[in-house]
Amino acid sequence: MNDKNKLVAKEITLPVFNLADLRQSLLTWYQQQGRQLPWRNTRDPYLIWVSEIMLQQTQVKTVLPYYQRWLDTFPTLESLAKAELQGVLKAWEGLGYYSRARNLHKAAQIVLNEYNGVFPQQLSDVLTLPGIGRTTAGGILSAAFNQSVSILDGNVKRVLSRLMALPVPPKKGLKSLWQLSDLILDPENPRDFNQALMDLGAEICVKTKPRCLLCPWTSHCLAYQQGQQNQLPMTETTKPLPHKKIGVAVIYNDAGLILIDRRPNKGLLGGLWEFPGGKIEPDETVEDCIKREIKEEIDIEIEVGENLVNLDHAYTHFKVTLYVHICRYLTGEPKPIECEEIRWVSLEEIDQFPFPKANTKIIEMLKNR
DNA sequence: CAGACGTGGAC
DNA sequence: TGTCCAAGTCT
Repeated sequence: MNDKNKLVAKEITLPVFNLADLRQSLLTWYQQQGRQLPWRNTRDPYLIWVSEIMLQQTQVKTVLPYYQRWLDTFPTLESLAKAELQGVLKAWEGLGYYSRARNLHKAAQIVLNEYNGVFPQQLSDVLTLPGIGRTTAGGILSAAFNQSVSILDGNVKRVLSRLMALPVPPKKGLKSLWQLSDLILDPENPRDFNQALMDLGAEICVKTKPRCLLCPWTSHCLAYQQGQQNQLPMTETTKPLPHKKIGVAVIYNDAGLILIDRRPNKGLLGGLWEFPGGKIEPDETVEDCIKREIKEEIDIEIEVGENLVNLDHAYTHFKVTLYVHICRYLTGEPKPIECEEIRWVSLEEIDQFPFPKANTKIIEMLKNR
């Protein structure tokens, strides 16, 4: 094969570091400046596991109240494994990335049934559990059992990108970053070292205005030595987000109950409840859209009434505007054609059901009406 | 293997 | 209002 015309990925050579000093300076800093976090007061793999899953793509500050409530509701792996999925989703409501809750629930059942309720200590076993990838596995095994397994989360990517002055965006340099994380991990203190690395990223080596004067690694950091700490890591390329217009129906029947439906367990907001609706087609009015969608999804006839509110909401990969209308049920037997389940509920009991954030805003408006 | 997958904080 | 991105994983 003639690779003359191919773009060959540039091999990135790791710099040479004084590992003993690198490790010691970070561990000393961590002893003095490390964060006090609830999941650091335990070595119970379940308690650490829950924290690792909640912390995926989610800031510590956001996680803290959810973590406490979760452990009140599901204090043990067994209590989680035996819970209903709807209750699990309710405890996760508002945290986002709901596959994390579904996978955590499923994985707890696997540990209970296939590992006799004892969290596995083999990396290869841990990696088979749904929702646990390389970073989460390393986080759990190092924190719970002090195993020497490296991690590469958002903090570590940023710290190491600067440490080695990575000349490409982190997504393009994953191989090098993992190699470096492996290289510098202190085999004598993997638990503290991994935690320290994340704290350094969260408190010192932050995205904007890194606090280099407080950093224990200035003498090792290539970005700092080159004055590039504000330019690194290189930013990822982004695409413009599509914007969808959605017609949403709050359908009342003559008894004053509201129709809600449960989304399929896979995909966006899987397993959560919602007010039915759908995408407004080009040249279609909101009213026509809502009537059409409700007929297609639930097979009932409704009268589309007043506009309750229009809501803008941003997801990771698209934006939506929800055009919410109060509707009146007319005829037909509701059928769950494009959803899992349909219920007529009162405003008093609606809080028992897990809803996505965009829908809880609607619920608050209905209560205040 | 890029794209799917939530929400909120920071600027 | 917009952009970036946070203790990533799955397909």
